[in-house]
Amino acid sequence: MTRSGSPRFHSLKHDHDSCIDTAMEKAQAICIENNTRFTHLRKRVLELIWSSHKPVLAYDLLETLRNEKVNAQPPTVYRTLEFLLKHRLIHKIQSLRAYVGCDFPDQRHISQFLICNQCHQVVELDDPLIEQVISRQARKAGLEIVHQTVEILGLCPNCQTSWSQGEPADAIRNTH
Amino acid sequence: MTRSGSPRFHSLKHDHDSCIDTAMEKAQAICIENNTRFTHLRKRVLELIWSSHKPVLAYDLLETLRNEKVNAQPPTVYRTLEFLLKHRLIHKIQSLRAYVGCDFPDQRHISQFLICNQCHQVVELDDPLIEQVISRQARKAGLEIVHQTVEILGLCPNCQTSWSQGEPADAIRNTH
DNA sequence: CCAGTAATGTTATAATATATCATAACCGGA
DNA sequence: TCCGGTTATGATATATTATAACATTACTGG
Repeated sequence: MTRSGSPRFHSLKHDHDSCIDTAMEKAQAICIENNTRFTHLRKRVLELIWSSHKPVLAYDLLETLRNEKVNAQPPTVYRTLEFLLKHRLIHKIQSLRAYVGCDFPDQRHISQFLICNQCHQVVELDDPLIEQVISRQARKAGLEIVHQTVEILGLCPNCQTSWSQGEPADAIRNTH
Repeated sequence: MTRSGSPRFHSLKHDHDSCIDTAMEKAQAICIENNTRFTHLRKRVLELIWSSHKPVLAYDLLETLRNEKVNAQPPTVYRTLEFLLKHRLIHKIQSLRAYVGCDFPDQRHISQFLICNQCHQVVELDDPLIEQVISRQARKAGLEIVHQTVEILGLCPNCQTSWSQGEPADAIRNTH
């Protein structure tokens, strides 16, 4: 999944070990560049988010951490998420209150998210056309833009073709 | 603010009594059309949301109701909000966890929201260009769209020109 | 090694939202 | 009008999401 390529929903059983590795290497590099520490905790949380390859809830991260390491508390997770957001290594999906790995943390970009209602897989777009149209219309109303939240909910190709495919929705629910 | 017109941020001290009246009349009509009841509670909550003319938090509504009427509880508010959402009389701003009145409840539409970071005024767009561009790009990835969340955060014209103008942000904060 | 900063630990609590069962209000037909 | 079904609200409890505040530890540069 590259910036210029066509973003796609993953096929089922997509093996994303290489995605994770790539993400970790980029994260490492970004932390060095930003002169900040990629600690064990930060690395582990980012790995967990990438391992899921789906949006992850803060308290699910907390539970996982607790299974590995006693005494993680909510602030442990939220501070780490805050760090990862600040350095653009992850994004927050507002409509799900969940977090996903950023596909291109090394490039400044404005994201849009495609979210499958059923299997909850998320695809990150960096579509200049969407961004430009939104910017233009917002400026018409006089808005000086700070951030765009664009989250498109629907049914992904895998889930359109089957009822059993696309693992069940589990904990995550959404408001539409 | 009409569908075909140019949506605008309101000037300060905009007197929106007529907006509220119009909204209430439309709501009444829609409830009759949908064969459902526009009860005192539902009417009052919708009025409160419109009175603010800014996004309103659920627990602020609860507090207001309690000042008027003992014994309102969270479910009282959330059930009422659910009703108003279902009948498209209000929208939820995901990035603020807050609710705003819908400007054109009598027309099926796909909304985009312009949100001022400082005064928290919200403008609802129904921009076919934004909707179409998003739909096209999402379909390219194979997504069968169910809902679009488009929330553009920035600084509105009033707040760009002054520090004191645009009432302070109060309770509402956002994540960017 | 020391002092300053950054990161994490720890406790408490705030803010947002839902599940469940009980009661009341409304509505249509006998 | 009363009855029974449905819709709406009351009431209690609890789940979920997020932050404040202060203590301790770990790292970093001199």
